Amino acid sequence: MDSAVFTPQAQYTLEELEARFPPRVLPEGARVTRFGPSPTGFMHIGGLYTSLVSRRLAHQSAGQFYLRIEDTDKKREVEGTVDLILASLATYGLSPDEGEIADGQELGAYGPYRQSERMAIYQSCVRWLLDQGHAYPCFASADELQALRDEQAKRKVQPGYYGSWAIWRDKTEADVAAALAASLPFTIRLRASGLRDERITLPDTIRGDLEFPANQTDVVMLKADGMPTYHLAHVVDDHFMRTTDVVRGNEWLSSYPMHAQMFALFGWAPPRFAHISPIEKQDGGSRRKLSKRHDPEASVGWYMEAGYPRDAVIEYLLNLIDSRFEDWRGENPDVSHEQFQIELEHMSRSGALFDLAKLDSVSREVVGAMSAHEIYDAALVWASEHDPQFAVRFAADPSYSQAILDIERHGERPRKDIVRWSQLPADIGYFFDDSFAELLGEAREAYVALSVCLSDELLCRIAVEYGHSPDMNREQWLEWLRELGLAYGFAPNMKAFKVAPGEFRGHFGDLASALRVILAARRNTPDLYEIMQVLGKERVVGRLSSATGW
RNA sequence: GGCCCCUUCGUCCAGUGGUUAGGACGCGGCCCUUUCACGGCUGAAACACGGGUUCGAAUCCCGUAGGGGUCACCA
Repeated sequence: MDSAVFTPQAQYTLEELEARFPPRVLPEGARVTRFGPSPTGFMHIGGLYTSLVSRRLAHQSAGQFYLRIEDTDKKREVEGTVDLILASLATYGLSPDEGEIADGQELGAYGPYRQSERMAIYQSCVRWLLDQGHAYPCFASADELQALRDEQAKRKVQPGYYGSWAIWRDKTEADVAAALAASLPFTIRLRASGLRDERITLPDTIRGDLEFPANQTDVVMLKADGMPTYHLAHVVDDHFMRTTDVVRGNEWLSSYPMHAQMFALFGWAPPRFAHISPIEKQDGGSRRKLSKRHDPEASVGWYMEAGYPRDAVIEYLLNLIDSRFEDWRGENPDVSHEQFQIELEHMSRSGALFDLAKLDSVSREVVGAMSAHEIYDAALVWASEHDPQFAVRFAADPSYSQAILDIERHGERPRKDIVRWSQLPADIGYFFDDSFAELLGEAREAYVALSVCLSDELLCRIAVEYGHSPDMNREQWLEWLRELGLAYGFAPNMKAFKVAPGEFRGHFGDLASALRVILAARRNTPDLYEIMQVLGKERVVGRLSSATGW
């Protein structure tokens, strides 16, 4: 029977495809890797993780990293996902070199890069398999297949479409012709070449040699709608797109023998495979994959909303990918993480548990190494997207905002209190007059609750004297405030206070606390001197004056 | 259930026959200090279990247990 009946969209011979997609011309050792997401409306953090590994592998070997949209399941497709994926990759600096780079725009000579646009290629390959006798049509209905599985369960044998259970594997041409004449829908299945009890050894870049039973399942390659399954598409695409290293989740480990068999049947050299363990999450006594349904942090969007700096997420992931990264970072504090070379051999075979505290810690370090200017830019991008009101305040006076961010940031030991941009509106809100006004009630409450308050007279003197010389340096400022405090019964330091607590109203810390509450509406702030410098004379004097009478 | 993968402090990892089993995050304590941080010092904390092999095992072998994955016309 003419195989064209089953592959109406086939139009090439294998030789033609080989000629159209020739081996890439790349330096020795260059790796070609890819990310192949399904557009189901979601970008999983695991996708970012896999992309990071793949892209690094390609780039550190002068190779190529491409994006292939695996949209062969039209039922599950969600519109707009490709944009989401592209945006997510771009946000974290993982944009592909090749493939779809913007809606409808492609880069590269190995496309199309959407599987749904590659029907002619898949069907051509399947037609070849059909002609070689490595594939056959199967007209079994869903009900028949279910009945098969029920029977297998009853007899307690291995479920699946294989061996004598593969009812269409050895049908006569007459049976096939009859089914065709009756217009029954069909799929095209692989004629599995694995022998009973045959075992094969397959290499994995992370895990070494792995032993499996040879594949005996006559897996579906072409669905009834003519679309390829993942299995066929993977083999065909990774061959003709000339992928050298497939990096994918370890859920594919069990179908690896099937894929290896398909490469062999086509006569193609398989790429190297690296099966990585997914990021997991503690769930009661056990662990499980981060799930899209239950775990908000499974979504890349969550990190974008929280405003984790791009490099924080990447460095955290790098920690999971290659255990030497942390040491490397310690030895090279000022070098971009791009310089770090990952090695798959160092990847953990077991799944890593997602650790938010660790991410936060990495993020603190990353932000700690950023300049006020860099933070300003990144935080403003975040704010424009996620907190427009704050963005307006923040952008109103860029040099003021940057001065705020620069507090305790210059010098050898910068503050490390910023973890994500989303904390900024609350953390530095008091610097902005409109949001400070909203905090006034809280400030007064906190002030009254203080163990020691300041007399209006003292408050006035502080305001007046500071108004006269706001440009004191830190030492002068400290000395001035200490003396002034002493005149009003505040011990100049803790030591003096502890020696004779009865002789003082409070200590210098109490005085500073009161000023903090008045100026910042909170007790925990960065260095008070710097805050006053940044706020400026007007604000300081104004806020102090309006606190008289509290 | 069959098959496959995995198993060192709470977490992420070092460790590839001989180590007081190391680091980081987190947690506790102390110090520094105008609060909060930062920083420094310090403490508690692990080789899943059972058999072997060996003078010697976290490291090699075999079991057991536990966890995960997979057995779709989803990827």
